[in-house]
Amino acid sequence: MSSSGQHQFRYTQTPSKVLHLRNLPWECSEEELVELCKPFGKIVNTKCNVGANRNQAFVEYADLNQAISMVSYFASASEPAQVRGKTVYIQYSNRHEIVNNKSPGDIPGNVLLVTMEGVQPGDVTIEVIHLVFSAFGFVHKIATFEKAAGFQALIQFSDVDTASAAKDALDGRSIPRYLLLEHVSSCNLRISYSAHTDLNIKFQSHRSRDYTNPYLPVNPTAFEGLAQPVVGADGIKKDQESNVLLAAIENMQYAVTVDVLHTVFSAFGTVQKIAIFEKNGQTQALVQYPDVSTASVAKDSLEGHCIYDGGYCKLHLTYSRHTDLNVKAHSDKSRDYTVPAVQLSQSYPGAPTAPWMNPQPGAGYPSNGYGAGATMPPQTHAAPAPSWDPSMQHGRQAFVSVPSNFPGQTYTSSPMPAYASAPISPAPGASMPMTAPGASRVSPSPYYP
DNA sequence: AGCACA
Repeated sequence: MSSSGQHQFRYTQTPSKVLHLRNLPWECSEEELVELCKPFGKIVNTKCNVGANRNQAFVEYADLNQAISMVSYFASASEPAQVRGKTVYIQYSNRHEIVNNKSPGDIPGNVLLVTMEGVQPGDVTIEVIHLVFSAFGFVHKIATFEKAAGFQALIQFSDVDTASAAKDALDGRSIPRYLLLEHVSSCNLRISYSAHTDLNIKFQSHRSRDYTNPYLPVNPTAFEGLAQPVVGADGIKKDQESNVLLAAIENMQYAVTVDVLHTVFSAFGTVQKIAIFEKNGQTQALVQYPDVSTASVAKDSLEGHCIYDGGYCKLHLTYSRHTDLNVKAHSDKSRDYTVPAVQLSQSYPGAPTAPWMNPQPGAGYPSNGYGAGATMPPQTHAAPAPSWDPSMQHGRQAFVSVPSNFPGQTYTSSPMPAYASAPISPAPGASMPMTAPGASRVSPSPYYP
């Protein structure tokens, strides 16, 4: 008497929004299923390839009456329900809703959701991510972000097949050690499919890239403060050396002009270029030497010292990620001492390129069209990114050679010769920069006891 | 041809 099995096969089942379909053709697709069922109502969910033979399916309607109408129709129809000419048997399911076994992440798509386990956001650069996933095909776009799950990235491929290949190969595996920073022991990848098909990347930045659109604007603040520290063999952060120094000037009670800086920094070698700009309300300057070693000596000698006595205009020096400044040859905020003074006027219109188009030595990505922004070596300190930061109007003016400024505008506002001595009267007791440049070049240290 | 997360 315990024929609960027979009970289940009675044809008078309680109606359900969920219909059970059997005798479906092999590998019946969801589309075929929907094609059959949608005339009777709105389908809110399906489950295909059910059962040992994978020839059964469930369809859930939004409304019970819709399910009833389908069952009723085929109960009295002259032709049975068919898919590919095969008769399909339909009845109410004994469940009232379809619970999706398949999580959204299991539905294949061309965009992957990658979770990087065991790392801090920023431990893995977007360049490394790009490198790893490019092994499987052209990576269109990448967006990285932080979620409760950890550091995640969305990787957009051309098609599902490419994305699937990457997922199959990389899911559960770790990014090769040699691509990780020293202090990162491992980075396991957990990969699922994203529901996205086309990422909306607004800017090229440290956290998002659109490799299909090199002309996408660079996020003004994208690279601020999130640059990666370079870690030495001892695991301690170390600056990426450069021939260009970034000087942050604290407690700037007195004007610091290009000429003042030229005097100070010339003590250690030839100063090629100087650019002064404002960053976050602080005056900063980039000072370019011909080589790293000169910059290094200057950095070590000047770090923490003040241009004027009394703690005024204290210098804090770091290496810039720039290697060759693109500055106006002569303005009140910048100077290019490598340009002969007599040719200044000619040099202006001919300086067309934006600074971020400067080739960067050691750039990781060839010909990606992003220039320095995408390829700059990491740096410990937030370095100025003049042309990217709209708040840095001074910096922008100094760095970018804007044709509309010519000719002559800068000259009228800054009539003094390029090599004039510093035009300021130092504070009482000021010790520093008014000495003749030649003198300080010989022996720099006395000024910085 | 007969109910899916075991």
